Formats: sequence, C-alpha cells, structure tokens
Amino acid sequence: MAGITKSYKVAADGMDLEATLFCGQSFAWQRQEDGLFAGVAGTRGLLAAQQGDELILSNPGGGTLSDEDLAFWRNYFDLDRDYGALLDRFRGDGALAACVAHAGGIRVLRQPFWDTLLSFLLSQNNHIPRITAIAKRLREEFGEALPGGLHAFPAPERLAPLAVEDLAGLQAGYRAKYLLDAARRVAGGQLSGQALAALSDSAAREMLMAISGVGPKVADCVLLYGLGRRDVVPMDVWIKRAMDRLFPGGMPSCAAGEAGLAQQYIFCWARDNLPK
DNA sequence: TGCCAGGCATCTA
DNA sequence: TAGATGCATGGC
Repeated sequence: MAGITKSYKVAADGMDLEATLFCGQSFAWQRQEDGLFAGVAGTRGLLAAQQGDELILSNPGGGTLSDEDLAFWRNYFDLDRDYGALLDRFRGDGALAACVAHAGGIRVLRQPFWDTLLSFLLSQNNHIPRITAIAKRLREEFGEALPGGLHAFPAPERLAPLAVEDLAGLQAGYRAKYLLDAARRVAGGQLSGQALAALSDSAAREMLMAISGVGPKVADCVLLYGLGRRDVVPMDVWIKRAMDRLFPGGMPSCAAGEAGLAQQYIFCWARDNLPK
C-alpha cells in the first residue's frame, strides 16, 4: 500500500550492523536522525536497523521491498555465508583470534563494482569521515535521485563528459580527475565489472591499475569489496603494521576464499589497537 | 599549528 | 629500479 513502509526482519547471525557499515569498507551509508541507517547500492536505496540478532530492512520510499530487492540485500550483506563456522576457523589461529574477538561482528559487504571503484578512488591518502562526506556530495550533486531523499552514485555516463572544474564542489582535491578517468573508461566500454569478473585476480588487478589513481591497494579493495574476490588482501598501512606485529611468518593459513575476510578483522584490530 | 589520512604519480639518483 | 617527494583537503 502506497505510503506505508513494510519492514522485513532478517536473521543477523551475530552481525554488528553499525560496525559493518562504518568500518571503512563502504562509503554509501549514513546514520539518520531517527537512528536508522540509510544507504544505497547501485540504484537501490535501503533503510536498515538492528534489533538484537535481527536486521530490520525497509524501503526508504515507503511500500514494500520486492522479493528481488530482498534477495539483492541478502547478498549485499553476505547473509547466506556461515560466518559462525568461518569465525570458528579464524579463532583457530592465535593472533587472528584476537582480531575476531575485537571485530567479529563485521561482515564483508558485496557492493556494486562501480560504487566501489568511485568510493576507493576517493580513499587515496584520505580519512574515512572525509571520504564518506565527499562520496555523499558526489551522489547528491550528480547521482540519480532515489525515493526517500537518497541518491545513487552517479552513472559513468553522467560523469564522463564533465571537466575537473565541474567537480570542484566535491572538494575531492586531486582525486577528482581520477573519477573522470574511470568514468570515461567505463562509459567508453574499455572497462566493466562483467569483463573483470571473467578475469583472474591478477589480470583484473592489472586492468584496474590502468585507471589513473588506481594502484595496488585501491585495485585490491575494488576486487574484494566490489567484485567478491574473497582471497584478495588490500595491503594498506594498518595491515602491514599488523602483519609485522601479529603474523611475522606471513598471513594466517586461511582456507581458500577467506583471506580477504580475515584482513577485515585484522585491519579493524590494528586501527583500534596499534599506536597512531 | 602541524601531522596525518584504508595511496598514487612523478621525479631523481 | 628503488627511494623520495608532492599532492588537496580537513579532522584531530
């Protein structure tokens, strides 16, 4: 019924929604005054909250979420992965166990490729709060308006014809030209999530690094968060410091497809426990 | 007021 | 080829 929002309860299975949304893997969410979390992925918007061990999902524009929407968000929040078993395996490694104890409520989101690429182009030499603020300005100035006052990340075709001066209002600094180069490559058909999905990790990384402003770290963030490559470990300063401190013999022996998930717990532990 | 930020491009030796 | 430096901006 129009104007009435129907909420859906989904088992959170030990998830910490707030930690998941604001741990530095996504810049598409914000906390509203009413305490709900509002976010976008592709051209979908969502309101989310947590009550105990359940997520409450609702449509920002009112009305119902379709079965297709629910399936999309289930996948987005990685709800069908058995995190209980995964975390039990991680607890088997002494050092990794400490990281899981610190941040085990985090789930690694499955974000759209393009949203992720734009977000991590903004992350270069930047702070999480400021990345979030620039990403919000990017969506609100150039993105498609969605129900509930939300805005999608702008389509590549929307950004491609713009000039750097057109992005001045974003206050993204030297990163603005990176957004335009990426948009022109995607809009021009030189690059796509589909094409990258067909490549090996190393080949996809190489293709991403052809974009101006994409180095090894940003490429690996896009592979992990935006293309579901769960073995990829983005090597930022915190991971390097944690490796020196916790894993001098190398990354813990995670099963195939899990090293990228482990790095999220290691990153959060390092950021919150090692000296600045 | 200065340092630093989920880095990268460019310059220099 | 490896190491050093500059880059825009704002939070702390």
